[in-house]
Amino acid sequence: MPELPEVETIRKELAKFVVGKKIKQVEILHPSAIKSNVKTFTASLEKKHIRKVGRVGKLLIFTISGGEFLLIHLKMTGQLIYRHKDFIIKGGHSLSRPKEIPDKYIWVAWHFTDGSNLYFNDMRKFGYVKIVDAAEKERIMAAYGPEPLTKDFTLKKFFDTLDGRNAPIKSILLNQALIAGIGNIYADEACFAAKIFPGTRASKLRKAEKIRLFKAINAVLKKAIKYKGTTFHSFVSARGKRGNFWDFLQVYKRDKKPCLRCATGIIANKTIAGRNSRYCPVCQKMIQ
DNA sequence: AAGATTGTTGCTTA
DNA sequence: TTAAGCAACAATCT
Repeated sequence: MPELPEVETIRKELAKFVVGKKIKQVEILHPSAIKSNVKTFTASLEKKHIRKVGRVGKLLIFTISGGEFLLIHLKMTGQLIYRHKDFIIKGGHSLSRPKEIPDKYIWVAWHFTDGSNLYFNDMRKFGYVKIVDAAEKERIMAAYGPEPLTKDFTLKKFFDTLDGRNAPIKSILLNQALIAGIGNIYADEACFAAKIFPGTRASKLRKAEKIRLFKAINAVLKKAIKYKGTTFHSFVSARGKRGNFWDFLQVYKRDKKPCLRCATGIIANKTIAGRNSRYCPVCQKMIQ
């Protein structure tokens, strides 16, 4: 669920709070969330400083003094919560009371020398953390396509990516090796904004449609970052706050509701590229 | 109580 | 060789 705008929201907040801080202790509550040797993981981080919080696509990349990098992927339900030193974790769930975050699903905690803490919280343990060296970090980053909203993502590259591809455009938008950071929500939102049926084969798109889609990707992601991402159940920022982009969603989770653009179409939900895909059957015309 | 949920990987097929 | 599609996987909630 955290996609580019959500992960970027977390990255920006964390950069403010943890860059320059020294890690006193790493506490591992569930070793299966660590995709590195646990001893190496701890040794690479303890007594080290955090130099930078970066990101590629949905992957967070912390530069650690000592030359290594901490990678964190939140997958579906992962959260990365920063708390000042006086914050008390109440934990547990309650139906009547909003849940405290972080909660009983903390798998890794980083304790800084100033008493503040960073928690990796993940209900489903799909996410992971790991330590890599510079070469491995480069290898991982190189496997990602261009990053939207940067000068690396050009219209020309986008054209080249789509050129000759037979796959549904949605599957291309979701492919991290082709474009970094787009997931199910923003793939659907971008296709809607561009008036393109998400099942359209990429090679069938006309020039004007490709240009519209390119612009839509950038516009949707930019606006979603501005509103600190979309929360529909578990996403929270590094300070435990919900995202506010929900109010701007045009198709995602609007199944069976009237289209906000044409008011005629009823938002459909079909499996395209193996995922639930929402679209307006009236203004997102299928191209034969 | 079986199915839905998601991003990613790895396998199979064309 | 490469692209496309699909199953598998992590674990929990409904």
